[in-house]
Amino acid sequence: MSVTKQRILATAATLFNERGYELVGINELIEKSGVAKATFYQHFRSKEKLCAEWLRQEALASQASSSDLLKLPIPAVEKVAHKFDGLRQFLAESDFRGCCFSNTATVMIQDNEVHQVVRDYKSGSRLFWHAVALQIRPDPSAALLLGDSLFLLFSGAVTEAQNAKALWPVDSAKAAALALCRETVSTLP
Amino acid sequence: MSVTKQRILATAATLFNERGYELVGINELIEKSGVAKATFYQHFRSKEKLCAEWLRQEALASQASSSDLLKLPIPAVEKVAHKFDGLRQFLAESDFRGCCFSNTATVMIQDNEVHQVVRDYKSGSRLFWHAVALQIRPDPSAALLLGDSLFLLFSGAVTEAQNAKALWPVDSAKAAALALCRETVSTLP
Amino acid sequence: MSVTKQRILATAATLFNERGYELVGINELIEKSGVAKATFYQHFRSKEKLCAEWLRQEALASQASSSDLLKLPIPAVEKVAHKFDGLRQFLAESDFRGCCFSNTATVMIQDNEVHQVVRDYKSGSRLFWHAVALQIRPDPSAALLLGDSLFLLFSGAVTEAQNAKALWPVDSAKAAALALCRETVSTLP
Amino acid sequence: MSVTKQRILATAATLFNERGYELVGINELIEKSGVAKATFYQHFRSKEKLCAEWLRQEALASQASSSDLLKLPIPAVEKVAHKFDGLRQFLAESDFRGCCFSNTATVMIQDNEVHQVVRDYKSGSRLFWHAVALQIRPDPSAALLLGDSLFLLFSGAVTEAQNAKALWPVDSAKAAALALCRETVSTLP
DNA sequence: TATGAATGAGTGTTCATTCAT
DNA sequence: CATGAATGAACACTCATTCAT
Repeated sequence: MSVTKQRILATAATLFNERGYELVGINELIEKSGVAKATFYQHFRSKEKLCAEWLRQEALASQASSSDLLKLPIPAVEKVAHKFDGLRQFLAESDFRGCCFSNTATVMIQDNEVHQVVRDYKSGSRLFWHAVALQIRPDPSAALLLGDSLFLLFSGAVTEAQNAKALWPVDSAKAAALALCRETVSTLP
Repeated sequence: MSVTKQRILATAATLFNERGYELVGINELIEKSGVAKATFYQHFRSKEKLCAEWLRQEALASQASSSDLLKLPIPAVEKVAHKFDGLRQFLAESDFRGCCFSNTATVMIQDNEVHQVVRDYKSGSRLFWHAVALQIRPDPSAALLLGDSLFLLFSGAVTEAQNAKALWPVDSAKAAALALCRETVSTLP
Repeated sequence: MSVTKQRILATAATLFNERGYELVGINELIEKSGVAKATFYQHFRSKEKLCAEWLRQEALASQASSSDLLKLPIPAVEKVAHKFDGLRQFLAESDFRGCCFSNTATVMIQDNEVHQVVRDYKSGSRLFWHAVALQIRPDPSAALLLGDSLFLLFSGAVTEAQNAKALWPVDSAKAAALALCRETVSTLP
Repeated sequence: MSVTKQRILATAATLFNERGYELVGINELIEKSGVAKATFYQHFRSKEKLCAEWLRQEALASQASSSDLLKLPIPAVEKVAHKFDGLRQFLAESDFRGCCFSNTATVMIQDNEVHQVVRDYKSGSRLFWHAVALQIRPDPSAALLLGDSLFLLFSGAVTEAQNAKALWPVDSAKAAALALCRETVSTLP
């Protein structure tokens, strides 16, 4: 990937993360990237394609860190805690705008490429939680439910922390997550 | 509120719910409302004000139904189940676009009026879950945590059902919610 | 029709006739019309619609003059001559660019509204020549052929006068047209 | 001429004939030719120069076939008929867009090189019809007029067949042409 | 209260061409 | 002879808002 394309992509990542896809115009994007408009379109066929590429990059980074965490030689429950702690720290430090995947999908019409990227990312994310859950619950069906639960708690925490501009959603989600991990398999009555 | 204003508001509600705030233009809105552009601006000082008013209406409706549910003479756990069942049915029937409050806040710059409306709605929503939780856990601090957990699971279910265009998030969230309700108060070690 | 719309249409007529549809941009059009871009689009939904409306106006003017000529109490052959004389004078005076209908249809993709306008105009034009021919040849089938011949000679004259930037095509076409009019019905051997 | 240049020219011929000069962009042209943009500009100084070269090729091909026809040992009137029959067949078989020379001149500003190419082609074409006419009418001035008439009828047929998307213009033009050929020299009173 | 007309600033995208290598 | 990268200017069009009546 050419250095120019990388620069555009980096600018896009910054701006999109700061304000969201639809509140960032091509004009600002190229200006901040320091390239001509036509140069931009030589590297990205459309704003939408750029968006997809940006989200693919975000997905890669996220998945890499999840994958690393998964392999760590620590108790699985600590991995769960670590995820929420990471989120907490991220929220405290940056002017977080919520989940870029969910947010972007929301402002995209119909079934374009971006939706697929988002779905792929979310599938991968869910898989991660399933994998963690399997290290906690050997029983596959119990692990499936636990994984989904953690995934959804995490998602909810992200959304509502953003809405409330507060950290309690992360703390509560973490507590609930740990509770679900500790829980005896009483879900099967 | 004048009948004209109500008609505009109704049109806005339909369109915003169908496609989201930023994908609905003023032109389409006034055309579908059957009013002149200037008439629109006589009733709403800006698109943003209209948006706020729309969300306030949505909040009122949502809170009313939550309030009704809360007073129902049924076991509290059933109220929890009922909430998720309602969501499930809604998703199955309509072309749902996710939580209109979260979605709209996402595409709004900084701290405008809409963000406050969203925060108010979310606070109210959280309160509802706390109230339900109190009917399950007499202990206030346990109820607080349970309420948050249910709130976040619900939020996550909405978001991820929308992303996945599937119903499993609702089902898993419901299962997790019920599990948390049934759980012995082992969260306090 | 509002005065503004008329002004835009007049500007468009001038520019389109001077340089052709595709060599005139919206920006120049609105600037020369003295209106804002959005004002233009309030009156014409697209450049293409404006084009169609322009051609419809041209068609109306042309058909009116043809209709007048047809009713004139002079020998039909003189009407034929008059048509070619009028073309000659027009070419000599203005910086003619050929037939605006044919030219515009050429640069339009597929079957859009403009093509229909052009076809309608051309049908009307052909009808005029048929009517003239009927005043020369009472026999309907002979009149049909004569009318078509005159129509095609006129069309060819317009095209080739434009290409050659000369008047001989008009003169030759007129001579040929008159010859065909004078001809005994020897076409049926 | 290098093979690369020939390939570009061939691609251009195809695309220009299919959609017209102004609806074919350089980007598509070089992509379909399989050459780099800079390579294109090494062979053709501008899109306009390419256009001129394309039309020169078209002119050569057309003139060659006309020249062949002229030498054929058949009655001259049959040559006239043959020309119109050829046009008819071509129209019926291909998605004809009208005369590429006239069409292209129409979308070109002022007096550039292309206009000269078109004028040259049209002069040659007219000469052909004069030559045919001379084989029909020994009298030079009568032949001149007949040739022009046939030329203009042919031109009109091409234009109007394109506009009407029908074949009647060709049939009528042929009939008129043959009538003019058969006509006694009554045009000289 | 209601309106039709007008607007400046923006949207994303494509154009033919040139540069450095 | 060939190329990938870059460009300024233009493209058609839409935005939310305001003005005069």
